Amino acid sequence: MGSAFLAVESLRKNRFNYPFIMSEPIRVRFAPSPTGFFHIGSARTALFNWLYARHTGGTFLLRIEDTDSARNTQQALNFLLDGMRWLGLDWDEGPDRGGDYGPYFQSQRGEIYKQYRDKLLAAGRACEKDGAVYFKLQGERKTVYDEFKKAEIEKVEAAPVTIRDAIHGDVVRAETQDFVIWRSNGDPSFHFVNVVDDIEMKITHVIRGEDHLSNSSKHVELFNALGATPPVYAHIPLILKSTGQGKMSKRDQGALIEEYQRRFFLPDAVRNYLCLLGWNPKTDEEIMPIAEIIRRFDLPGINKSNARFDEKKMAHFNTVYTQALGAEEFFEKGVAVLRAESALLQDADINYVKDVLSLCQPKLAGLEALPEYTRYFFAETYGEDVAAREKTLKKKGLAGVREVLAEFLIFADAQTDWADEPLEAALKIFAEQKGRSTGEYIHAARLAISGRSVGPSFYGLLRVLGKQRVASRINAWLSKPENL
RNA sequence: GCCCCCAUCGUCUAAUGGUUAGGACGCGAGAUUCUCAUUCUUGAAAUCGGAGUUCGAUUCUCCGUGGGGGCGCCA
Repeated sequence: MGSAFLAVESLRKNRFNYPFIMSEPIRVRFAPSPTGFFHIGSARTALFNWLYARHTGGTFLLRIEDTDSARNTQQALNFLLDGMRWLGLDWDEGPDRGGDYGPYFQSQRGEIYKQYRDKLLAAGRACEKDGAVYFKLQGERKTVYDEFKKAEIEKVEAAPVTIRDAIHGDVVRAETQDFVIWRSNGDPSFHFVNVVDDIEMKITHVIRGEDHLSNSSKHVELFNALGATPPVYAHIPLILKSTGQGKMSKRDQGALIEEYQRRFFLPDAVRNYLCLLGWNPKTDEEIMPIAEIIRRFDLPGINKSNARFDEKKMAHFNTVYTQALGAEEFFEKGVAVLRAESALLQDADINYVKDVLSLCQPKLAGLEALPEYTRYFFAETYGEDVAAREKTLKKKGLAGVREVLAEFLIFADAQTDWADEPLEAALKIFAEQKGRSTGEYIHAARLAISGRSVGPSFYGLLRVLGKQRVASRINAWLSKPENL
């Protein structure tokens, strides 16, 4: 029912209707160039393509634009594929999968490009100059001084072309200079292979960053010259730096997907956040399962204006997703994190680890914090936080704390039922008898047994650590030279 | 310099030719709790400016301003 309504709704709201395209099966592609790392902007572009394919039941293909032989590395490709998989962006055609329109590496498609190049050459729409092949614009030519290039160049008064864009509407723009489609080193250029492959791979919608919008007039020129119908474009807004000027670059804090992988962010959280940069589900809810996002996603719903990246909001999403993890799943992920950070002994008792993790999950902002947060559960030497010590000692001084701890030892020793509820009830009574608040015991004991002033529920902490260790840690604390 | 895109709280955004302009992050206050985190309640916070169209404009048009992008034998 909802989807039927949405379909009607999106038709009604779609200002730019291209019915002749709608009858074809939708094919979109993500076409990265593996020259560095997996940038968050690229990931968002991949995500939007993927969402659109999944929403429409179309095909999402991955094409590797590795024409610049000098810059592409296997390692960079691996970053990309890992990142895609991590985000759950599976492709229907592409590397490791094949498909009817391969190969999906541009470095393996040289013959196809040559054919298209020769076609343009033969038609007089391209010509050779200085060893490179240029696409020839049609129109009156004159040599003028260019203020930007600070040189005399030949400009062409070509007729403007229309870039049909599902987000921006029709954008009319004229190219003014011939441009290179084949470099003198023998490699075809980006603009050229991009268009040739989109023709060959029957791409119906090109969803890419708005930084390509101005280039799109070159592409439309090429489509026209090659006798092909240009695809529908969707130039999505750019992701801007969280502070300062300009779009996010790979050197910016938080710009690389690898960073979130390394910091144990939950991919679902990252993906959910990325969906909301330039698109929204038209509800007050922002956090929702990917299936729901797929159902709601559509091109006309994408925003026109650039979005500033907000790491805090993403961290919040990560917290919410971490909290929502089932106990079993949290345990699996938690153990993986602890192992990766060597925070877990090889022979750690599985039930003990389970107890620790389920105790800590409700308080944890994200898996990244887990090793530090649980350190004292897995090691007897865990250090004492300076600020925590000061905070605890400030009120009653060392002597006062020692007195409280001594009382607490008596309390602990007397407990027969070592579980959260009984401990809580008993401590309440004990404190009352002593004329103290439970907080006095809790603060002092927490410092002695964990070295912190913050942590999980105190009674759970006692339970998981066990009576013996609680007592021995407090005794150890009391006999430390600095605590005498 | 030329061309293109864009403009609602600090940020991400919703909505509308007539609304108390809504939500989220962040920030402030309060409550709860053993701490922290949560949770709950709550507060502050926006329609870039100027014309025009209109009974009425944040919404439509134009101009300005501001922001972003492009102008490679990079992609």
